[in-house]
Amino acid sequence: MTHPQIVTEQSPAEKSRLWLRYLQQQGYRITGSRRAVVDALAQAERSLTAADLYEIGRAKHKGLGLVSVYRTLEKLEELGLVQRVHGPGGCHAYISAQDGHNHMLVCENCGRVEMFEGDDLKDFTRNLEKQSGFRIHEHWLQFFGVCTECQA
Amino acid sequence: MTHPQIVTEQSPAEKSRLWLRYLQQQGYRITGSRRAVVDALAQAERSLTAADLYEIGRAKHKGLGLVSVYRTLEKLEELGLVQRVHGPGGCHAYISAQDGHNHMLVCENCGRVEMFEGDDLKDFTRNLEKQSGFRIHEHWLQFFGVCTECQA
DNA sequence: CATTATAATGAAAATGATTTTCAATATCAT
DNA sequence: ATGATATTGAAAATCATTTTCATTATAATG
Repeated sequence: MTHPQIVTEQSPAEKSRLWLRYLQQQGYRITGSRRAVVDALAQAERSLTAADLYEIGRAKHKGLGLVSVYRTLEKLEELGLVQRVHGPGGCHAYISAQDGHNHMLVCENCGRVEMFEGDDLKDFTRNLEKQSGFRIHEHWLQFFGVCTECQA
Repeated sequence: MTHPQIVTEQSPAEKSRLWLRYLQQQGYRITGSRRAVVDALAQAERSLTAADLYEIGRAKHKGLGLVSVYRTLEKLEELGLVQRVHGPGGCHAYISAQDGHNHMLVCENCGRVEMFEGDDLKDFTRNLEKQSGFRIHEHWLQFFGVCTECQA
């Protein structure tokens, strides 16, 4: 097991621009609704539910419907730009995904998410496959706790 | 990281008996509905949803209601006897929990769950705390794949 | 720039999982 | 056996999500 390395991201504005361009490249149209949802997700420091995004997105695009939030999330998830956050407190929130293989550290209080990499589970996985007979495709490594702000 | 060790369990009958006794010790009454749900969970080789338990439990206790399934699951989860299985395919299934700190290997096809221990993430956790400032309470380590039966 | 095919929209209704309410019933201490 | 009350199932309510559908907005084309 190597040391964890916290992953840092590009700026929200840039992220938002890239995502919209990518959506367009994939044949999707850029609309006010999509822009609003993408911006909200790109700026978020914590994980957001569809309802959160609806509320935040409405500030930018008055007519935004909850249905479009779901539809945009669906597309962003398909394209690997966004991922669902699963935790003891629920599984209804989304956060922007990071490239490559990395994992999450989630604040149980405010939903803030840090991504990290540096887990090295190859040997462990191979042993587990041998012992269990399973063919392993994927793993999740997640930590839950309280972030610095919420500790105060 | 030490080697994974697959955890084996006591017999379904014994498990069921222990759980019911424990429920009673906690002040809960033993009823036909609870017995049916507990038996189904104790015998399960794979994770089961409330609807699964309703169907299976009805064979043992004709009048079983779905509501009682949910209420029993709630209590068993409180007491740490049962735990929810979270995965890419959903988070609606339950499996009997194992004592101590251990993790899951889940078949994406049939829902079969193997529990294992032997992860040693203490150092990794300490480093992650230092780097992030989070106070970490808990972690999940889960593997997903296809079990031997489903490979055939 | 105007036209147009059609992708995307929001509202309302539908769905699926879970929870609440409530009057009837079963459990267990006495 | 009795009685206090925990537990029940059915129906209704709730919450997250999806589907339907007629209308509107986007972007490719002339």
